[in-house]
This record gives sequence, structure tokens and C-alpha cells, in this order.
Amino acid sequence: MPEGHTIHRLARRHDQLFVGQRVEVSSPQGRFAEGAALIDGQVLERTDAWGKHLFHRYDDLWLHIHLGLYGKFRDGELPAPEPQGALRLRLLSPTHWLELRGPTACEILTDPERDHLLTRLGPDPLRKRPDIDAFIDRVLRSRAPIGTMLMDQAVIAGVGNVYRAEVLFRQGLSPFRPGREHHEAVLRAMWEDLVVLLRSGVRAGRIITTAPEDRERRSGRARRVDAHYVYGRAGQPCRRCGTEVEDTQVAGRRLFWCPTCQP
DNA sequence: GCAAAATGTCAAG
DNA sequence: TTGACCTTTTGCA
Repeated sequence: MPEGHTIHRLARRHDQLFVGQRVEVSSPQGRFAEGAALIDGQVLERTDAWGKHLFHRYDDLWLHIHLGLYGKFRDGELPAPEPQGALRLRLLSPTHWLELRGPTACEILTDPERDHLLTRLGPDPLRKRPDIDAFIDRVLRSRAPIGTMLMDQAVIAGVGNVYRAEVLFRQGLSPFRPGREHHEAVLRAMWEDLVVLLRSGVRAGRIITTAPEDRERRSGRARRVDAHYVYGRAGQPCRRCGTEVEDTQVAGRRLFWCPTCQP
């Protein structure tokens, strides 16, 4: 479930469990064997996250991980489970274990290599002092639809398909309007909303974008599906106005929106 | 048992 | 714009 909130949560988690610890690093699957050998036996000095990219610092090297669509971490207290299946990375501290499977990227980077990677990323609403103006300026100068720009990691880092659909709904914005046709204040409000949503995602460990009054409309058991306004709800009634939520394929991804609330 | 889908990205055409 | 890639889970036979 990797949008930016997942990655920042992992950075925090790995900090708590492993920073300051000497770790044993291996790649049971073998695909990361060479990289693992470079950091095996070193102390994890710190962790970092930018958008959907996760970093571990070991001496003068970075472990860089991008989960992609399928990547997943698991962790726990020793004893560690026997390696099973396609286990790209396994990390053991004196007290805890960590497993990584299915990432798009798991590699060792030098400082300049990491710097180069970061130049391709726009501001991340979850970082300390994000360059909001860079985001605003970029959107205001583009003919591209706002729904496309939100998915562009060079424009804003950390937003994925769920947050895109949900923030546009919450702000009452059509995904198809060109970036340059927005008022600056509207874009600032959207940024601020993303800060709130992403932070709450880090805290909760999942994406919840609906206001409490828009959830659990049925009496009885709470339903996880209530967590979203439009994402994954094609053909179902909009929670606000009852119009059928629509979806279409844009650049290979499903885009969801309410044609009434997002004219 | 197998196909399809999934919160992502990149390169080729 | 399309396909390839990383892996697991879900849904349907």
C-alpha cells in the first residue's frame, strides 16, 4: 500500500527498531546479494524518506528502496522466521528482524547518486520545509490536467492514485482541468489538505480521507470501504450527492471522480 | 489451479 | 501510449 505515508511510516519504524544497531544484511533470494554484502555488519546510522523513496544510511553509503506497486516490509522480534519465497532483503539486529519482498528498487547508492535521484523529485508535503512555491509555480505554468500533475513525482512527491482521487474530490476539483487554469489560493488549499491527509495516513498506517460524518452510514459494523470518497468506488453513489462515481483509464491508471461534486 | 488486479515507475515506440 | 517488471492476494472455476 505504498504512497508517501507508507514510506514515511516505514522510515520512522526502521529508525525505532534499527538505528544505532549493528545489522546482519543478506538477500536470501540472491538478487540483492552484492549490495547486501556492502552494508552487512555495519551500523544503521539513520533513515530518511522523500516521497515514495526510502533510505537507510550506512557509513558513506545509502540503501535506497522503492516499493513500487507490490513491495512490502515485515518486521518483528527475534527469532526471525525462516526465509520463504522471494525474499529480496533480510536484516537482523540483535533483537529484531526485517524482511523486504517485491520492491521496484533495492540498491546501494553513493552520496552523488542519491543527490541525483533527489533532483528528480518535487516537494514532499511530509517533509519539514517543503518548497510549496515550487509546486504552485509548476502547476500554474502547465497545460497538463491537474489529475495528471498530482501523479508526477517531479511536481509533488508522495502522492499516488488514492490520494490524487481523494484530494481532488475533497477540494471539489475536476481532474481534467489544466493546471494553469487554477487560482493560486485553490492550489495552496489543496497542498494544505494533502499535508493533513498524508500526516493522518502516517499516523493511522492507512489512507483515510472521509470525514467521520461520511463514514459508517449503515448501523452496525464499521466498514473499511468507508475510508474513501471516490477511490475504488466506480458505479457506486457519491457519499455527498448520490451521483454515480465515474472512472476512466488515464496514463494506464484508473482515475475516479464524482462528475457532480467535481465539475 | 489459474487469471487478474493492486496505493508505481521506466523505457521503447 | 503501451508493455515490462517486481510479488502477493483475491476471486472465480
